[in-house]
Formats: sequence, C-alpha cells, structure tokens
Amino acid sequence: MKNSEFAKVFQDIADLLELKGENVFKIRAYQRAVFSIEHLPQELEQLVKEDRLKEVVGVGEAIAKKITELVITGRLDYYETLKAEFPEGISTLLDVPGIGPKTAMLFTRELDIKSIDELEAAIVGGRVASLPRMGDKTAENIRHHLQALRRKDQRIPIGEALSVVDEILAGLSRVAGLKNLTPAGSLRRFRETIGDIDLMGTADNAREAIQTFVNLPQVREVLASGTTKASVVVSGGLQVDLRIVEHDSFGSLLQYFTGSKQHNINLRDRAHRLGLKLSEYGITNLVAEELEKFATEEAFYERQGLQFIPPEIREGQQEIARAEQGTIPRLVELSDIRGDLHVHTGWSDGHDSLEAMAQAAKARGYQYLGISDHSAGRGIAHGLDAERLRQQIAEIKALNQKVGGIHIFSGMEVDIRADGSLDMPDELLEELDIVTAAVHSAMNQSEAQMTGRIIKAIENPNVDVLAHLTCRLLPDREPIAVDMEAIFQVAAGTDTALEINAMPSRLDLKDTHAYRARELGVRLLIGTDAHSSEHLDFMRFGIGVARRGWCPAADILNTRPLEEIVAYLKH
DNA sequence: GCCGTTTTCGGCCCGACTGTTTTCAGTCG
Repeated sequence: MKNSEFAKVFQDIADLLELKGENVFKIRAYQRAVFSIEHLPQELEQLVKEDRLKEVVGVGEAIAKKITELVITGRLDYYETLKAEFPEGISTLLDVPGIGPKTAMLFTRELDIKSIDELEAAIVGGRVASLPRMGDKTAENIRHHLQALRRKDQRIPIGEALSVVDEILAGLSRVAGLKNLTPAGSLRRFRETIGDIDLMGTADNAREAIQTFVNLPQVREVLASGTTKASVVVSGGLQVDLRIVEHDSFGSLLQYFTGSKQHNINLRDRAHRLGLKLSEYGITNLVAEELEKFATEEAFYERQGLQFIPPEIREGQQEIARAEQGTIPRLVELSDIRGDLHVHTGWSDGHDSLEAMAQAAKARGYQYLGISDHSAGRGIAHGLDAERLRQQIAEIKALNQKVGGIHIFSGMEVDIRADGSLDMPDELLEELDIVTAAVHSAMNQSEAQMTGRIIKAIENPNVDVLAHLTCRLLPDREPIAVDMEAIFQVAAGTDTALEINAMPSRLDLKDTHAYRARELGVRLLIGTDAHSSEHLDFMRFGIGVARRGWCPAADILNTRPLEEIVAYLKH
C-alpha cells in the first residue's frame, strides 16, 4: 500500500467520525496523522517492517496498530465497521464548501440525501431551505458552491499559478504606496499544486489598491470587494485573494496566512505552553494580556525563541523542534546555482540553437551548461543517432572556442529501454562529458520490472545522472511504479546523481523524495529540462522542491563551481 | 487519539464570518 492510500483511509475515518459527532480532538488526531503521512519521506510499509511507526508525528499506539493491520491483512476492521454505519457517498457532501458534518448529517437524516445530485434537487425543490437553521440564503449559497465544485477547476501546478501571480504583481506595481506585496499560502510554501492564491501587502491607501486589483484585465469575476480585502476569479478559474493589512503587524499576518495550518497549530500549541497566545495580530502574554505586534516574520519567530523557519518547510513536521535547537540548515537558493545540466536544443525537440542556449545560460550568470538532447529511442521526436551525436560533439567543441565565459558540456538524455539497456552504444557514451539516463516508454511495467530496469541503467558506469525518476506529469500522469528506496540506495552506492527535474509539470523528484534521497547520501542536481532558452527560468521551481526537501546548497551538484563538476564527471 | 520545559492524565490553536438567531451554532482557513 502506498502512503497516499493509507492517508485516504485515515482521512475517510476522520470524515466519518465527524459525521458521527465524535470527540473533536480524536478527529483532529486522525487528520494530523493524515497530514503527517502525506508528508512522509519514506513508505509507511517500510517503517512497519523496521518497527519505526512510532517515530511518525501524530501516530501513536492506536493508529500504529491500524496501519499494521492494513499492511498485514490489507483491510481494517475498524474502518469497515465505521463505513457500514453510514450510507455510501455521504462523505462526498463534505467536499462542498459550506457543508460541514452537522449539515451533512441533517441532510441525510431529514431528506435522505446521499449525493451531490440529490442535494441539488432538494435545494431546487425548496426542501433544504425549510429545514431548521436553514433558510433561502443558506440554501442558495450551498447551491452556488456546489455548482462551482462541479466545474471545478481543481488545484493547478505551481508553475501555472506563479505565472498568474507574476502578471497580477506587475499590474499592482502601478499602485503608489503599496508595499510588501507578497504571495502567502501554499504558493509561498512552494507546494507543487495550488488551490487558490493569497496575496498580502501593506498600503497607504488600501481602497485604491483594492480598486486597482478588482479592475485588473485578467479578473473574470469579483467575489467580494471590501476596504481591506477582495476576492476575484481570474481567467483560468483560479481564485485570488488580496489582503491589505496594517504595517506594524505585517509579520504575524504573513506568518499566519502562509501556514501551513498544521505548522500554525503546532506553533500555537508550543506558545501556549510558554504562556503566550499567538494570533494573526501578534503575540499576547497570557499573564499581562498585552498584545505585542510584529512587522517582520523574523521578529515573530525570534520572540518565541525560534530560529527563522523558511516557508517551504512549514509543514508541521520537525521544523519547530529543529528551530528550537537552531539546527535548520541554510537552504539552497536560486543565487547558489552555477549551471544547468539538462537542456535540449533544436538538434532534438528543443526550439533554440546550441549557441542561443549557451548565450542564455551565460546571461543568467552560469559557469556551465550541459547539453542533453534526446537519443533516437522510440517515441522521441528527432532524437540523435550515433552519427548526429558525433556531429553535435564536434559542434560543441567549436562552440566552446567561440563563446567565452561559459563552458558547454556535451551530453545526452539517453533513453532507458524497457529491458534497462541504453539507447546508445557504450563506446559513444564514453565520449560524452555527461550522460543523463531517463525512462520515456513502457511506463506501465510492474514495480519489480521497473526497479530492475532503472537499476541496470544507473549501474552502467557511463551514466552520471538519472533524470525525472518517477516520470509523473502534473496533473495528468501518475508516477511509475518503482521502489524508490532501492533506487536511492543504488544511486548512493554508484554515486549517480538524481535529478530534481524543475519543469513545473514534472517536479520529479518531488520534495519528500529529495528529502529521503539526501538522507541516504544521494547526490542531487536540479535540471530544468529546458526546451527553449526561456525555460532556463524553471530553475526556481526546482529550487522550491529542493528547499521543501531541506536541501542545503552543498547537496545540490550544480551549485558547485565548474572545476568540481568536471572532477565529478570524470570520477 | 496523541502527547509531555504545568507529563501517564488532562489537556488539545485562534479568530472571522455568515445566517439564523435573540445569544450562537456551524464552517472556514
């Protein structure tokens, strides 16, 4: 069973317990376990084998026992019994904003509603509005939410969200006196997908800022517009909120709206034990009842005796404990990057010439660039065969003479065939500076087959890097079935670098993988997989993943200067 | 159900909004 499947079971249990009206703290305990499992860098099954379940935050005796039962028997008695108490489908009502457990149960008990469709019919028929504590307005609200849910616009990859944000920020830059404009929420934490966008700022004239915001050309619908806050839907269906806040409490407000929710709960819980009460407005000393305000997040954390916690790792895991000890590392930053080792050119399926890519990399201040066009393998457009690869090697040699100030490595993204062999003879791979291997076909192999296939490829001494290991595409293609732990161990043993592919639709390795790989001593690198010169800017997404994986610059190969890269590639 | 710088019991984050109420329950983030 995968972690996501465990998470779903316990989420379902939490939902059903809510419907049942169970103790809210018990429910919260399950939700906390779900959150923890979703962020786990290792497979739960593995932890069961090693008898280490208790190390997982939020997993105590009872939940550990349930996890073990699921692993051993494939089912959970407690869950099955609980499910049987409710009509099938009722928990889908909880997906509708505005409907919580009480309302869902009311609908089921009084009107026998078990699905979203039945609910809509009941609203239209006026049966919902006549229920106790319901009214026309509530019914209509629910209907509105329900329709929005249908045409749902689900979470979008962070790459798409960031380009929307960039446009909005550009539009708001005209407003004089608007300062500290910053995205908060999951966007600031750099989660791989984003549900909605929260922007925060301070302003001399809040009204003017709000007015400019709701009148931006990309705004499709204005949901709310007040004196300090507005919500709009932009083209593409994404909801964007702008909040203008007081300057002197900007720090605590930004902290609060950045989340994650679990991080904030943990933080407040800890503060409580210290006799402090945290809120978005600041910190209140529980004895003196005095509110202290914070203009910066740094000051807010410092007041609690904590090291500053970067937004990307505020996920309610171990970050607070580490901040107490002052042992959060300086995480890798975009400015640490010295080069890109995964780019394509017009020689295969890229858009730009070798020289254009080299110039673009140089313009970004890079010391080196690794060309990695595709091999001719099945299904890949214009892949290079042996002859064209030789030509390209010669051309890169000439280009290195011509373009100064940056070193171009000749390389290839060579296809890993279904049997684990590589799509280019070894004697030719030996001539290359850098060889990146990747799977592009036969992705539905069994886990055992796929794992063996990839291990065979990275055990080839010519292979320096394994690219986009899980082959997932956000939001469409699921990751391949593969034993990550086994791959990490072989990669560490053979000193093969694993790529954090920075393409917004890939982000592969993802955050928890990067965390675990680093823990096992695997060398990582961030590659953009650029197919045009602009794509070199994808680097920031890879940085986001690496930071979420707690990676300092030293763990990322392409933060190293040219000489070190050359030494690595020779070894 | 979890957990510990008020520890193995007795707590558990905090505030805002909405619509239905006449003092608040339910939901959300």
